[in-house]
Amino acid sequence: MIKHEQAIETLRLKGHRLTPQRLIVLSIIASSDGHMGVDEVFQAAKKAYPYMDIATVYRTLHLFKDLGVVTEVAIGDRLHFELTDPDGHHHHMVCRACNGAFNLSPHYLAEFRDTLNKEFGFEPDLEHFAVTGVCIDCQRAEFKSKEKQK
Amino acid sequence: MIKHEQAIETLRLKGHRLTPQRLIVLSIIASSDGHMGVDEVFQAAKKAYPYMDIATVYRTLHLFKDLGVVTEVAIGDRLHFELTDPDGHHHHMVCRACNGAFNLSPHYLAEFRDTLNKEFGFEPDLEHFAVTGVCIDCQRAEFKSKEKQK
DNA sequence: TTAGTAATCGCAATTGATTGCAATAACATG
DNA sequence: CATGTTATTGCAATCAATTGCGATTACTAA
Repeated sequence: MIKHEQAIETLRLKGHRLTPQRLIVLSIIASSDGHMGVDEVFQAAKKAYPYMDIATVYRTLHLFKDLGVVTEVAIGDRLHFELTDPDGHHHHMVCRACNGAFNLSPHYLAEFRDTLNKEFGFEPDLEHFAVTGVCIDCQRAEFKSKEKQK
Repeated sequence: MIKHEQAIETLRLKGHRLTPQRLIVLSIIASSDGHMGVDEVFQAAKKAYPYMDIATVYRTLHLFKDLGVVTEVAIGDRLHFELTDPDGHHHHMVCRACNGAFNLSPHYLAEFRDTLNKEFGFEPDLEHFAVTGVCIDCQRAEFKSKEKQK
């Protein structure tokens, strides 16, 4: 609830209008504890407000993202959003096989950022980093199914 | 030229057909030394073969990618392709401000991969890794323009 | 060389995401 | 509370990318 109020205050302070559409999208995202696909948000929002348009959902999510209220995560080739983690950002490992998402502490990337900074003067965007791959469970499953073929 | 022949041989060995469309796309990618946007490839291909369809270009590039002949690089929100680097893969740093792409040796990511492997058993897809950010020149330009505002 | 067949192509439709624009509504101001 | 300004919305069009499908064509095997 606290986060919810904070987000609304952030909107007001930056001079953005408090429209019903924005409040609805915010409460939907806030009431989910994981990340939500854009269409999930859209479907839920339409229930609360039938005129809701998908373009508004995208625009609202992008606004929230710019304000730091939500975090964008690319899962596969789809965009997902979640409330920004107040205890510092976390990153994601997303499994290509089962589509599961696992949190990754920022500390695992700190070294990488330092190196790019020092070696190349390059400042990477690692705030909302997601790396795809295959998780340990799916690796095992894959291994087993390959064994069976032989 | 050698790479060109190798790629054709790879196609044949895996049972794929040698169509004029594929040969054209291959020679276009091979004749460029950087990465090319899909539309760049398409425009060039249409000159050589006016019936060329954009869907065929995408399908061909994806086939080449699966065969390891080309490497896909996401530059901003667009897909780019380049001949796979025979001396081992390299990665990319792409500047959000000037859209410039800089090569990144795989060794900078090796440690990161090892850590994910050991800590989580997660096998990340880092073959064609691209990190966006801001390059040193654009950081300086940005800094100057902010100074001017005050 | 000629047929048979399965891969591939071109086209059109579709998908996820974005954008232009006229209508609307949130907010500031009097 | 009424009014004007301007951000925001809804709708439709658009864009990059993908996909379904019937027509075509590269290759195989006689």
